[in-house]
Amino acid sequence: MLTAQSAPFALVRMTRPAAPEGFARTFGLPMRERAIPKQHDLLLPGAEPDVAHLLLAGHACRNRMLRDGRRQITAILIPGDICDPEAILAHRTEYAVNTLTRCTVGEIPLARIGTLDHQDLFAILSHRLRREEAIAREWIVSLGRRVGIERMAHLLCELRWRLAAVGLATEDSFELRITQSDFADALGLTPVHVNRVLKGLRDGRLIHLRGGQLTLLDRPRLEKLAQFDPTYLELWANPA
Amino acid sequence: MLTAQSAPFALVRMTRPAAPEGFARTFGLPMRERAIPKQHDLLLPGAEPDVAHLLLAGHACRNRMLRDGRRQITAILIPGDICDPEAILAHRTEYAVNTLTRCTVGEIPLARIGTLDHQDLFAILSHRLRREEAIAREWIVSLGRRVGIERMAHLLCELRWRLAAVGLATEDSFELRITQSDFADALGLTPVHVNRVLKGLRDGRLIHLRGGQLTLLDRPRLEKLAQFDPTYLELWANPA
DNA sequence: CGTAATTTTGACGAAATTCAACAGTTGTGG
DNA sequence: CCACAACTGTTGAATTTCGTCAAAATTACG
Repeated sequence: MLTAQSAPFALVRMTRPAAPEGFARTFGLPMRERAIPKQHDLLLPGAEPDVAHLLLAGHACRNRMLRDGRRQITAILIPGDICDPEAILAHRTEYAVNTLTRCTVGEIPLARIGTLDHQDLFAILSHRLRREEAIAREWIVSLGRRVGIERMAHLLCELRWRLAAVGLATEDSFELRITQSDFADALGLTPVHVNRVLKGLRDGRLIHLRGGQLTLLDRPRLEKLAQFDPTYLELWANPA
Repeated sequence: MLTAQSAPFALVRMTRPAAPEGFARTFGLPMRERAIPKQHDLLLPGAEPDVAHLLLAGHACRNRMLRDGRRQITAILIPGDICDPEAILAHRTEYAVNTLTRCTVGEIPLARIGTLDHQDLFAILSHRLRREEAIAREWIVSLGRRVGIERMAHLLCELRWRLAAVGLATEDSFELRITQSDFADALGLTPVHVNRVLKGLRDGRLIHLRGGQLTLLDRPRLEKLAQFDPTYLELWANPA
């Protein structure tokens, strides 16, 4: 079996983007598909699910609410992502997972994952965890040191990159139906300010958004504004 | 051998705080101690070290610099933390590690770690990675949704909790020699604002800081201000 | 086609930054 | 031990970024 370390990821990515169901298929795991409406809970914090959720279509997020109602999205999930790697590691999740758009998820019984070769599972999971950690680190940098418009620019660059890696974005365009209010909760801004930031990007002829389709009109300039450095994503382009 | 899952962590923590060198000792790994001055590089991004660094004394951080000089600290490391778990997983680190104070680190040859039982290593590492991820998640929440004074309060609560778990803090006091400028880079603020935030906490009779010793004068009120919920730390108090 | 959700805009206020100056502390070599 | 330099902490004033409140315009959806 192909381990995470031996696959020529870069080449694979260029010639054949990983299918969203890659994880389940690689291991020959059974998977039950389920459709979930937008703005819906997929997992609650403290849940002890007996299935792992593989996102197959749509966008979802992990988030946390403060007692006074403030909400912060800690990760945006795209097709191919495992919503709850914690469920696999600890049979318990500490965060909530919500859908941001209509989604299709694949449910994989944890019992079946437990029968896999431990070393393979470790290779794959540590690969994915490392990538998620790199993304989280970059979010911390954004939230701490980038101003609103740079934050938004960076998130759009990141999403395009990740979506392209699974064949869901071209060089400069992808489907984006995330609400400005959800962007606000991801970027640590208010919905009103997100609106103004987007207007700033439009006025600067950097993006064009219509009908849920985002076009990056000048990706080099957008990446420069965001100080986007894809190194943190490139190193582990395609975990199984 | 005791695995991460089977140890009664809470009890262990109350009766015998984990020693900083726990990781190396648990596995009988050789370790070479080294003293590092404050504000010093321990690892550069893109390094491919042949040792893992276990922090034994002092405070360090992982951080990232933007091209224009802005700096964001993505993690604060305390005794007992492995500075570079990535080195163990991938023999390469993507981030810089600096000391914030004078430090003692233990260098553990990666070659020796590779000889360990994979399942044990997986249990320990996934445990630590999960805890770090939980801390990173909470930092994202802080940076995104807490105002300056709440951010500082939350970080102080987190540090006290983590330091207490390794026997380096009492119920309301611990040594703290981190610079206001470094706090700024951790909290996504300017040094000037950190100073004002600290003054706010002092004026509110919440903290007292002198001679590198921090006292939390009213921990319940501080935790309420920060909306500090230690759940994210409690669940995995003491990885080996 | 009508209702709800989302987006857009303006006016005003709060939080945080910038710039600048100064005080205090720490560390160093003489 | 002192003098000095470098770093760290403190404070004020002006400015920028972002939040809040409120309302209107547009879009999505049953």
